[in-house]
Amino acid sequence: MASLRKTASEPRVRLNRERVIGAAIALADSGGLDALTMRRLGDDLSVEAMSVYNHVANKEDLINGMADTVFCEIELPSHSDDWRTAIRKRSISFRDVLVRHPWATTVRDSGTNPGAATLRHHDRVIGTFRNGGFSVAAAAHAFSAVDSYIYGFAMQEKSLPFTTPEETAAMAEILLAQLPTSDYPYLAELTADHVLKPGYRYSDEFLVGLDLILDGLESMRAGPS
Amino acid sequence: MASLRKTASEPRVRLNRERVIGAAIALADSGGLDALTMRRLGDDLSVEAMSVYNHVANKEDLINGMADTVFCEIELPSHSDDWRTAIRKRSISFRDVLVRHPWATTVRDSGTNPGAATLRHHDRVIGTFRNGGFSVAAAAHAFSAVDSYIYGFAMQEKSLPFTTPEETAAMAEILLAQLPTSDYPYLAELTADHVLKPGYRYSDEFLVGLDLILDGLESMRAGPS
DNA sequence: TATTGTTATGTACGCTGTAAGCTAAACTTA
DNA sequence: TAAGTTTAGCTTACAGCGTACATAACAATA
Repeated sequence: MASLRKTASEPRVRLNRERVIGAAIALADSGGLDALTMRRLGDDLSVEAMSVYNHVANKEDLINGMADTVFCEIELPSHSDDWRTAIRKRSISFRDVLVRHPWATTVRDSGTNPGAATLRHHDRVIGTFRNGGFSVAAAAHAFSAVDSYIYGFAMQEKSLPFTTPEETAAMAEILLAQLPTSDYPYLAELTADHVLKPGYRYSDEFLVGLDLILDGLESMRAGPS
Repeated sequence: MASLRKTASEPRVRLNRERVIGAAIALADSGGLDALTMRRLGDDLSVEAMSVYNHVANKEDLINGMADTVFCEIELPSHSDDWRTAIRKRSISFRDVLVRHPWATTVRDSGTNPGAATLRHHDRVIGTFRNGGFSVAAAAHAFSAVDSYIYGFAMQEKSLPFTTPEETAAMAEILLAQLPTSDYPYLAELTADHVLKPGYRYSDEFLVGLDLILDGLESMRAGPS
């Protein structure tokens, strides 16, 4: 089979882990994790699939690398903000990153073998709580509650088949028409009186829930652990 | 190739959608979604892989069916309890189900084509909030916040490589030994002073975060929408 | 220029989901 | 019971998957 390079004169641009992971992220961003196959990744890099294995142990290692790289995009909590502002900003940034890279919601590298970026990020978040006056136990509670919420919200958001208010309205109309309204009265009510209101966007729910949790954490911080 | 049945005398036990989905759930429970292949599923049902397609449109349809079946296991909010008790019970039941079927955390059928069980469940949850005095908008907020938290918590929990306090302690010791403590002081502190405390279980965090959210929802219900 | 180690290629294997056509079982009606 | 019709299960086949392994092409050093 002919080489993928057109002529011998243009020199082969060498691969490296960074380029491989970058291309893999781009591929997963545009077509989901299913679109990420070693052969397609090779194509995008103008290289045979097997060449990728010189820079990545296997597909799992590749995906872990992708996750760690994406974690770098999350804004670290600022030292100069108070804990609530800092955590709020980084939570919004976290969700933004998960919206940009929806595949990342289902990938958890932190559990088994977290990368350096993941560790650093976690350390800074916990540190923000501690410096904000949280006890060690309260910081653990806070960390768990906030991150669970963010992950879960991003997952729900990803699974929705619409994004813009127009799409949402169209989908809601269809749903409402199909739905046996008498069987699901509350679902019907919520769809008609809330979702179909002009300008409704599910993504707006994010801040409502986040602020609710932050309020609760402030009480926990002030009160007994 | 010989028939999978031993003799012609024992009549063929007929397949149906329910049996197919049941076997698929058992397979995914024990080995994760990766273990669920059509051939293995056929083996478990003493049938060729292709026979399954007489009861299921394709693998996606199968997985949606599995998700809807699993949703039935979640305890519906009781009509006799006050909203908070009812939602708290069903949230705990929801998480229990996700622990029993970890693969279900990453499967979202509700978004694109929810099954009947899923719809009924959602309707009852929203109805519980409405009857508890929540406005339509507040019920939407509450539903989103609670379910995001449950999904996210279950996902984090699933990705942890340990379950029992003993395993946790062992993992934490290893982590702490490997970790450059000076680079991650807060992570080290949390591990040493919290995770390594006897009897620590990450799963205990679930109720802390859940009650924090329910407290916040109670304020929202009482206050302005 | 010769040597040595690294990186890309090519081929191959055992998996996967599932389309197509066939056979045999089960139900329907006479 | 017999004949006709519908359905469920079997078999074969195919394209695409991750990746092991051997080889060829390159880059860096002596």
